[in-house]
Amino acid sequence: MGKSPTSEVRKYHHGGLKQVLLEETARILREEGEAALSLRRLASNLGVSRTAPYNHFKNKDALLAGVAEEGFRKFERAMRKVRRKHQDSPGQQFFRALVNAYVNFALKNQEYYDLMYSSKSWGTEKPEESLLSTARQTLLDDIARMKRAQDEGRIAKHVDVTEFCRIYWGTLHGISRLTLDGIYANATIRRKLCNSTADMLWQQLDPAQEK
Amino acid sequence: MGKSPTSEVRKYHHGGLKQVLLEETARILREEGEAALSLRRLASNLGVSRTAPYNHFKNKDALLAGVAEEGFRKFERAMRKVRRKHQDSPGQQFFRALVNAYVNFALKNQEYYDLMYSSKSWGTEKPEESLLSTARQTLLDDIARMKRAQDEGRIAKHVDVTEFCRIYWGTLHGISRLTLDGIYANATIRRKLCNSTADMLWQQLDPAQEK
DNA sequence: CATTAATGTTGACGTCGTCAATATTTAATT
DNA sequence: AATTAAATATTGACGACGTCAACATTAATG
Repeated sequence: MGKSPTSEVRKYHHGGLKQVLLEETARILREEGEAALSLRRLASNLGVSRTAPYNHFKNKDALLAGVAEEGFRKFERAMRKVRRKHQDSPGQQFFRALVNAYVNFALKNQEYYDLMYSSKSWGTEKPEESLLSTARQTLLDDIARMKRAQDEGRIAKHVDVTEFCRIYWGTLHGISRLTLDGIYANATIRRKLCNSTADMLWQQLDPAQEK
Repeated sequence: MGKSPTSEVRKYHHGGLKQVLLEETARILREEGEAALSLRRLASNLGVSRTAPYNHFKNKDALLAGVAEEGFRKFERAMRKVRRKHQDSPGQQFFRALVNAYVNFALKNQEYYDLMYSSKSWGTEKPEESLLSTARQTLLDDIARMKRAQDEGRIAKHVDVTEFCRIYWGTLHGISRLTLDGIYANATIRRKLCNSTADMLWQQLDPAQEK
């Protein structure tokens, strides 16, 4: 994959511009905010001319969609990691870890999280293979995993897992967004909130509570 | 309030430009989308010169913040109405009405709801009297109302209402946002989702379930 | 009626996204 | 190795945008 020159002097062709564009875009968004992001400044920061990005992204929206896709990949990776780490923990603890991981991801990757759900990014593309279907797939995967857990008896039989996952996702997304928007700003309050949210959700699933 | 001329011919002074700016802005956002909104087109649509809006709003962000404020007013009005209408309904039914009203407001007033929580709007202003404090006040009012209900025995004693309201708000906001972003698009699914969400939340409060 | 504040207008500037035409470099094919 | 095609980068140009400064007109106030 390393097709870059001896990494001495940059000539006409950059070598790996696409990836660097994605990274620098995320950096600008994180450190300087959305208003500071222009294709011209972006290109200039990378020592490349203003229309160079158009060879890799159709337009600005497509670039942002690219960043959002990276966000989804990072998100999946982070959640997979925490699921694996707590796969043998008891349900309540597992759920607390999950909720905390979700909100923490949003917080620590705000520049990605914002884009992942900015419907702006997914208007232009064709309905398939768009971010919208990526997002929906994330939900479907959650549902499938939870169905498996239910079959294995780790979740109460009577639960409608599809419905539950919709509520679950909505709740985590809402708390994350309100936090990102500065409404749930206090860190200790947030931790407590995550835990009691997790407990409420787990209470819906706990097979021990089966009526 | 009507200080407009005989409503025949518009002369140099418009008469009520500020309000019309807010309304036309909302209309453009609703019918043509965010990308179609520019101060120049806005002014042109109203038959006024491009810098006229600057007499009423410091800049574009301030205009959007103004629209967002109107959104909060509309929201409070809508929720007050549904609370009044169902004030004597049993808890579960009351909560279902509340949740449905919330999500429906977001859906039917997307152009306002988007702005109400776009942290973009509330960056520049001074921390006080900003949209941020408006949003926080909405939560505080909810908490106060719920504390009253708890004192009156309509809500289980052991509930931490502050914590509950944070979860409650987060959940409704999240479901609303995922719906607005096109992920929860189906109408019947959405209604069912609202009801089961309401039931889950009410289950946390129901004094009949007091252990 | 004279003065001042409120409101609206035109001109100008720098920035932006993006297209077209062109140049250079790499890859593919002969 | 030479030729051709594809990928990638550059400059020039255009129209739209947000906003400031200077000026004009109307409404409010004394």
